[in-house]
Amino acid sequence: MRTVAERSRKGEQRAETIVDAALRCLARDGYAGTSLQRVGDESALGKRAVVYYFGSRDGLFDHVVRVVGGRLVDQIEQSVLGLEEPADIVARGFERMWEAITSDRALLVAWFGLRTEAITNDGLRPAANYITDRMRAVIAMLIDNALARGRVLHMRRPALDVLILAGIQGLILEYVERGSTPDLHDGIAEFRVFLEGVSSVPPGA
Amino acid sequence: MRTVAERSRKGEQRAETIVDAALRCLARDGYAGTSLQRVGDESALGKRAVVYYFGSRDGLFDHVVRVVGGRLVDQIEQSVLGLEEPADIVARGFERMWEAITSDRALLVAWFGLRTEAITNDGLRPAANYITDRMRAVIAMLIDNALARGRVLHMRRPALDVLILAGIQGLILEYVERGSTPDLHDGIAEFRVFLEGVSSVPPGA
Amino acid sequence: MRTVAERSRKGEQRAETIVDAALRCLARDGYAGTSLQRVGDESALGKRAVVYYFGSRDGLFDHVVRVVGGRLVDQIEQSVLGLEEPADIVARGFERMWEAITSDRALLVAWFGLRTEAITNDGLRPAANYITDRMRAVIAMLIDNALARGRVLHMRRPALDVLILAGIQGLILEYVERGSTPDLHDGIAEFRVFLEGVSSVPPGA
Amino acid sequence: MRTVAERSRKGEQRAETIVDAALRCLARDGYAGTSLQRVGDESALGKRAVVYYFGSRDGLFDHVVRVVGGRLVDQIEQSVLGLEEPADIVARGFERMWEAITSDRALLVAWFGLRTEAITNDGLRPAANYITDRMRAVIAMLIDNALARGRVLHMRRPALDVLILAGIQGLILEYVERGSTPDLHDGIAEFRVFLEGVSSVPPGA
DNA sequence: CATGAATGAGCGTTCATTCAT
DNA sequence: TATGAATGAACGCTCATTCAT
Repeated sequence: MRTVAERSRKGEQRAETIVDAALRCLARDGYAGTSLQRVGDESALGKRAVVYYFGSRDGLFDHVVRVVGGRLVDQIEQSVLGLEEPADIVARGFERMWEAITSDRALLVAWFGLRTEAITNDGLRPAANYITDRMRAVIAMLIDNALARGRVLHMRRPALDVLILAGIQGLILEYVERGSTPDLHDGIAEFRVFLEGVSSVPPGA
Repeated sequence: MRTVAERSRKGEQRAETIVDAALRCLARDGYAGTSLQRVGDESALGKRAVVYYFGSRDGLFDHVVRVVGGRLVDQIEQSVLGLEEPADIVARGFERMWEAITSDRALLVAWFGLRTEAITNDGLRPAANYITDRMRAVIAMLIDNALARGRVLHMRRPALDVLILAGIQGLILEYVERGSTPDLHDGIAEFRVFLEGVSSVPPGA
Repeated sequence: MRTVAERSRKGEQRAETIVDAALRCLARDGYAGTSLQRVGDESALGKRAVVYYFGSRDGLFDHVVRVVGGRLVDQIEQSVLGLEEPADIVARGFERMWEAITSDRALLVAWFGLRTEAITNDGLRPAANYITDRMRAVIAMLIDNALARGRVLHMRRPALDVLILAGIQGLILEYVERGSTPDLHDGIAEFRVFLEGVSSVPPGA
Repeated sequence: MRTVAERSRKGEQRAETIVDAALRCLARDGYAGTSLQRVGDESALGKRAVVYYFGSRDGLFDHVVRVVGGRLVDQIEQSVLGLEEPADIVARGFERMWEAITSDRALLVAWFGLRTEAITNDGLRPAANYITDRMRAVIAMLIDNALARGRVLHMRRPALDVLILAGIQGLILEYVERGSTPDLHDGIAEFRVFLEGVSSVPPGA
C-alpha cells in the first residue's frame, strides 16, 4: 500500500480530509483514543477509506506526524523569515515564533501526543524524528543568521541549540497544559531576554 | 472500589507489585499499549487481580500517576534537601536534582506518557495536576530558600517559576527522546549558569 | 445455606430490607438487569450481605417470588374477604380485587418479570407455581362462596377457573404495559359484567 | 451498524440463521440467559458474526422481536383470512387463530420473554410495541369484518378490543406455563362462546 | 480506484461465587 | 453470625486488519 494514493485529484483531497479529521481526533481524544473508526466517522468518509488511503493505523499516524508537524514547522519558519535587522532576529523573531506556535492549539496537542507516543512506539519514531530535526534546523538557521551578522556566542554552540529547543518545548508543554496565562507570558519574555544576552556584537565590529 | 487494597499486608504488597508492573509496561509500551491484560501478565498476578485492586484501568493509572510521580518528586526533594550554603542551592542543587531525575529512565518515560495522556483524558488530569503541583512546590521551595538567605531576584518571581519548570521539562523531554548526550550535558550546565545569574547577593550584604 | 437466617431480630429485618431492595430493582431493571451487586447497592447492605442471607442469586429470587407474590395474593385476599352479600361477590368483589392488584405497580412488574423468567428457569418454577396456585385458590374460594349461596354456574367449573385467571392476567399485562387507560377500565367493567352473567340464582331459590 | 445485512444473498441467509438460533435460545434459556456467546454457538457462526450482523445484543433482540413477533402475527392473519361467512368469523376464526398461535411453542415463549423484558428495557420497547400494535390491528380487522356484515356489538368497541387482546394473552400465558390441558381447552371454548354472544345480527336484518 | 463483507483477537468490565476468618 | 478478600468465567463490545470484488 503506497504511502498515499498520490494519483488522482480526488484522492489527494480525500487524503487531506482524513488527515484533518485525524488531527481533530488526536487533539480531542489523544493517541490512545483515536481509532480508525473514529477518524473514519470524523472525516465522514468511513473507516474503510482511511485504511485504503494510509494502509494501516500506523501508516496514518506516520503521515499525520509529517503533515501536522510539518505545518507547525512551516508556520515557525514563515514567522521568522525575512528578519534582516540583527537585533530583530532574537527580539522580534522569538515573539513571532511563539505566536505561530500557539496559533493552533489543536495542532500543538496532536503533535505533542504523537511525539510522546513515539518514545515507546518504534513505528512512529522515524516520522517524529524527522519533524524534530526540521525544528532543530530552524533554530540552527536562526543562530547561523545571527552569527553571519557578526554576533558572537557566549556559550558553546551545541549547548545553545539544546537550550533553545528545550526552552521552547518546555514552554509549549506549559501552554498546552495550563493555557496562555500571564505568568507564562512573563516567562516567555524573560526567555527572550536570556536569548538576547546569549550573543552580542563584539566591541571592535 | 476505590483502591480497595491498603487493607491487608498481602493486599498492600500485591498492589505495589502491580504498580511496579504497570510502570514497566508504561515505559515499554506507552499508555495506549498498556492494557490490563499486559499489566496482569507482567505482574504475574493476572488481569483479574489488577481490576480487583484498582477498580478499573483508569483507577490503576490514577494510582500509578500518584505513585510514580510521587517517587519522582520525592527523589527530587531528597536530592536538594540539606543544602545549607547559599551558593550550593543553585550550583549543587540543580546538579543533584538532575541526577535524581535521570536516575530512573523508566519512571520518567512512564510519567511523561501519563502526563501527555492527561491533556486529553479528563479522568487522569486530577492525578497529573497533583504531581505537577508538587513539582512546582519543590521549585518554589528552592527559590524561597535562596531568598531567605539574602539573595535578590533579577526577574519577577512567577516568571522564574515558569521558566525553571519549563526548562527542566524541556530538558527532560530531550533526555527521554535522545538519551544522555554530551550536548545535553552542556545545555544543562548552561542552564545552571543561567540560574546562578538569575539572583545575586546585594553588595551591602 | 438455610432459606433465610431466621434467627436474630436483626437478621429478619435485614433480610426484609434486601427483599424490598430486590423488588425495586426488579421493577426498575427487570430480571436480567437485577444483579446481586445492584441489590446490594440498592439495599445499602452490600452484595456480600445478599449472598449471606439468601445463599445465591436464585435463592434470593426464590424468596422474592414468594414474598412479592405472597403480598400480591394477600392484598387480593384481603380485598375480597368479608363480602357476604351474594351479589357483591362478583360485582364489588372484582372491583376491589382490581384495586388491590393495581395498588402497587412495582410489585406487579416484579412479579410478572419473575413469572416469565420462571418459564425458562427451572430453579424459579417451584416458587412461581406456589404463588400461581395461591392465586387459583383465591379464585376458587370466590366461586365456592357464590355456589354456597345458591348460585349455579352456566359453564363447567374448571373452564371458569381458567377463564377468570386468564382474564385477570391478560388485563394485568395490559395494565403493566400501557397503564390505566379509559379503554382498559371499560374492558374491566365488561369483564365484570361477563362474570356476573356466568352464574345466576335459580328461579326456585 | 443498523442491521448491516440485508445486502448480499449470503448475508441474508446468515442473518436468518442467527435469528432462528436466537429464537431457540430465547425459548430455552430466556432473555437473561441468551448471551451473544450462546447465540453464536447455537448458530454455529460464532459470537462475532452475531455482532457483525446486528451491531449489538439489543440490536439482535430488536430484530428478533420484529421477526418472531411478525411470524406470530402473520400466522394469525393467515389463519383468519378468507373467512367469509359471518358466523365463521367468530366461531371458526377464533379456533383457527388459536391453532396458529399454539403451532410453535418456542416462538410463543420467545415472544413472551421479550415482551416482558420490554416492560423494563427501553431499548426493546419500540419493537415490542410495533408487534403488539399489529396484533391489535388483526383483532380490529376481525371486528370490522363482523360489523361490515351487519352484526351489532353489545358493548363499546374499545372495551371489546381490550377484552379480546387481554383474553388471548391471558390464555397464551396459561398455555405457555401449563401446556395444552383439557381445562384450558374448555376455557378457550367458553371464551369463543362469549365472543359469539358479544355481537349479534339485528332482528330486522 | 474504491468499497462492502467479514473476522480473530483482545478490550475493560461485571458476573455469581468461594475462601478464610 | 457476619464480612472482607479474592477469583474464574463470561459478558457485550471495539479493535485493526484481510478478503473479494
